[in-house]
Amino acid sequence: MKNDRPRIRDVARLAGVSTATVSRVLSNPGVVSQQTRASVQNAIAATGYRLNEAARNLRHRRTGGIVALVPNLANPFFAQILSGIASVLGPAGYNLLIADTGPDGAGRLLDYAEPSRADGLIVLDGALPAHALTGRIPLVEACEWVPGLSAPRVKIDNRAAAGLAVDHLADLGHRRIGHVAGPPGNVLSIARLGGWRDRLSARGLTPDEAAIWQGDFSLDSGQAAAAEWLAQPPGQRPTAVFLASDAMACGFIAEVQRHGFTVPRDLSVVGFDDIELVSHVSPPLTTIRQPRWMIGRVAAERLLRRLETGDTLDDDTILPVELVVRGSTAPPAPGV
Amino acid sequence: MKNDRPRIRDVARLAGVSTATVSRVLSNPGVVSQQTRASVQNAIAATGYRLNEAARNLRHRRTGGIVALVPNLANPFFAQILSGIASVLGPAGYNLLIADTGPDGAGRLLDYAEPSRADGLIVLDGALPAHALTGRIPLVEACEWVPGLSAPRVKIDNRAAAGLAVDHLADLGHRRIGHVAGPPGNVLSIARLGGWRDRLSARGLTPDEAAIWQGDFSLDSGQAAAAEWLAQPPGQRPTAVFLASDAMACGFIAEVQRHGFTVPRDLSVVGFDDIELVSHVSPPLTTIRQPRWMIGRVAAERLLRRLETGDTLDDDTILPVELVVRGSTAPPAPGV
DNA sequence: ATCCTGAATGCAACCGATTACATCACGCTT
DNA sequence: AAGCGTGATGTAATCGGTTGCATTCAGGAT
Repeated sequence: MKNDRPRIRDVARLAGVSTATVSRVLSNPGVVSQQTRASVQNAIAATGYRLNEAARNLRHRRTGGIVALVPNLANPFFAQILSGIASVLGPAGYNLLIADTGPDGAGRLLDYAEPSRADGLIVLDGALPAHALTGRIPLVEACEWVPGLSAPRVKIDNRAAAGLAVDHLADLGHRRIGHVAGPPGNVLSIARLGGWRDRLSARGLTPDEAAIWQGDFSLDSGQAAAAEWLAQPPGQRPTAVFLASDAMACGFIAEVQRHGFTVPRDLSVVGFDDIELVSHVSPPLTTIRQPRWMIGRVAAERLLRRLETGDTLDDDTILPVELVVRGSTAPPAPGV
Repeated sequence: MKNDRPRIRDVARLAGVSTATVSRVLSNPGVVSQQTRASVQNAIAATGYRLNEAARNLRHRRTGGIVALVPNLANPFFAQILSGIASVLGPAGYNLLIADTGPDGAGRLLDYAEPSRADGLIVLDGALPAHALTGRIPLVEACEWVPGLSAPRVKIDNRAAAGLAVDHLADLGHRRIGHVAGPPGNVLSIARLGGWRDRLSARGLTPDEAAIWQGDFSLDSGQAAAAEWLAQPPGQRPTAVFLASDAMACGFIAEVQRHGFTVPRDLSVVGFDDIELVSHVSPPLTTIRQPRWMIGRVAAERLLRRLETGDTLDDDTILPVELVVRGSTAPPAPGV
């Protein structure tokens, strides 16, 4: 039952050749004569032989696997990135291994950065310790990045993207524009907050520190931020809010709607990411679209290139974002 | 540079023992004497030796990997299931490999069901051909299932779950209750549609075939269904709709809202899945909660048990669902 | 003193392929 | 006829551990 899988030996015996020849037919058919090749192929078909990848990989000192380190697999944001990664890796003959860095933390992480586990690493989590990743297997970073880690990065210009959101709101006539930030310390939070500050200043609208609320990218934190917005005196409330994630934007909108406010009449809202649902909620969310699928693809391609050419460049690839204007933004109500 | 990784030989030499002893220290420390063990461990630390999993796996005739076959990785529905799977597999010493069955179809699929690729398979796609999966590596099915494939299944009672939704609406006083189904042929669609029919009949409300709309679980198809609902004469429109997915429910609600209808005043809506966002949209969606994370966990545990004990039982594990009543359902407007 | 037992360790085959190098047959040159 | 290049194939080492079996040695029983 277990031993019934034919091995290369069995094929060789049946075809009357050596295992070396069978191996050649498999991986370098050109060097084998027509006749021999045909009889080997017959033997393969007759035995139902299938190559044992593990053995080949051992000999080749590779694993055929690429690990993606995801901060939180349950977060749908990563689903599309992983999909993009998978779309490149599969056809290239690599397996995609997925590791959730969340619960077990950096402990197991070292195991995944082992050459015997995977040939390369795609890091989607900027909160990992740089020292755990340096000097190990080839890696690229996507979306987020670990400060101080030297690696190619595939990402968007978060600062400029935030600027797009601010510009849009300011162009509509808003002068008090708030911001709900991502988790403190997160590289994305910092960049987006920076973009918000920069762009406001550049347009002569002083960034009001009291109009910054701390979030963590989650729905609940958006809702909590809305509660703080509601608690402010009407005359001082921002007439528009830019949030560092769509999830927070949804939470925010639902909460203010629950309190009788209408978006965008009473408040304009811009999100970030353009996750699938937000074009179908009410009102459809104005947001910054991140090319998530493409980020995954490009990151995977970059890693494969590094594996093949062994290049050691730490280049950044910046992918374009897009402001998607939908129904959650409008000019401020007159007289507010 | 490449060959500088110490091998078990190097450790053995340094510790003055044979490779067999080092191997024993690694995998069966009990049989090695205190002294020897200590000196081997010192040697391991001194050399920075790390075990090569590929070699061990080759010898053990296992791969240490479990493949999850996902119909569409980009669909966030699966993210939480995968997270549950990962939470079991990681601590158990298995790698989680992910394969998207979408684009490349069943072609590559055979490769993943190879013993040299993975030790087991978790199938999340009910649309795969049974013949491609029978007689191959151990597998379990989760959520969906392939008719005719013999394997343990971890799922919910979709029929009864749909009944819960119908009961809730009927209890509120609705008598015309519509249904937006999933993709035709899908096992989940069929079961949920069946549950809708059964329960309506059981309560003496004749299921109206004209109140069934074809969807495909996607937001857009929910929106399309809403358009058909809107096209019906007001007096004949169902006053409540049960949709086979939350995504469709969101699309449906947004579309009717766009046409000036208010949920739940003019129409009650029940979704299916309880994906994260729907508790934060407006109105918060009444839906059937599927324990997605737990489905992933249980499926992974079931597979591991099968791998360890070699059992060959094709048992079904039915996980409980829950009706979550939120703001999208209410009694029908009087006089309608 | 001899035999036996069991614990600790070493030897070497093995997992299943790949591949550098050797070998061999054949045809062509000189 | 000897020499030689070329293409096809075989031999055997190798990737890096694991493990059945043999060996050694110490201590206890007879």
